[in-house]
Amino acid sequence: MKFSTRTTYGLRAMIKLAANYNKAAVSLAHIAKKEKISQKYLERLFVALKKEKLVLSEKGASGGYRLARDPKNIRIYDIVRVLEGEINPFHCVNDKGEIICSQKCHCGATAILIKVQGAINSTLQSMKLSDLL
Amino acid sequence: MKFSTRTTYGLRAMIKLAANYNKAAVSLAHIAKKEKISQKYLERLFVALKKEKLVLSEKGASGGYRLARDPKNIRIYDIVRVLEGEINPFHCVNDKGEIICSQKCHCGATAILIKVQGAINSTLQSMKLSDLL
DNA sequence: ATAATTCCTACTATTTTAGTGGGTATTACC
DNA sequence: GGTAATACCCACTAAAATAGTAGGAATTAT
Repeated sequence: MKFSTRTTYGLRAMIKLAANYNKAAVSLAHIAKKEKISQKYLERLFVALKKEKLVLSEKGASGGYRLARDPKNIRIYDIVRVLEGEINPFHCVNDKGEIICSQKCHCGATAILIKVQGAINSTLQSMKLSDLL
Repeated sequence: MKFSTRTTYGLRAMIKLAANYNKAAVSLAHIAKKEKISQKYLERLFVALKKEKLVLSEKGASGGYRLARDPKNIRIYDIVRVLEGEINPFHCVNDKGEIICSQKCHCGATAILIKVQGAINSTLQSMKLSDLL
């Protein structure tokens, strides 16, 4: 049970952008070097982050990325959701907490699953990017 | 971010055993059929569960498995821990909540990771197998 | 003796995750 | 206008984890 490195990489990169909020855009080359992450891999993460409107991009020399809004208004949940995909840690419950058990069952296990899922979600939702600076 | 099917299968099987606590041992063939899980796959899960002393086995005809102790005293955490391995959902924190970041950093991200990990663990630890009957 | 069981070892297939390569389009700056 | 730095795009490969299969041996109630 692990979050992918995508998520950790993405969080680290977003923290960098948050530190530069209202300042210059930050290039991926810079982040990749500082954080020792493959730049190519980062590029793909940022395509996703941009698509979900968490970041803005500026092309060309001295371009880069910046946060799309105040880090106070970006939940950790928002970032994880983009990079990790749906937060449905068990196969018989979807990300909305609905039971999708292939056996159509409501066995005792689903009670656990829903509770764990809720704990993860509410933790991620309670934290803002600005909390990490 | 998913728990493996091992864990869901194992929980479902353990619920079956709990329902038969103080009654006859339950065979894997029975569970496999009822729960539509590969028996061979279940066998391997139970090797692990037995090794960690969560279940007892009885060989031979009319044998099977039974819980090693009262379901009140088996935490969901204990089961998940065996089947899922260490609960360290991020690469830079181990299952004891210690930072093992390859960059030796204590970046803002670790605050999130530890909090999420704690939320998962305390949820799993708060629930007993007996709660699911 | 037989059939039902746990127990053991090894192998294969599938899926997910991580990472690489080779470019094009855009833009600040000299 | 040339150059270097950047985002952006597509396709491929590598590695790891997960899931599932195969063929048995040892044990035991009946």
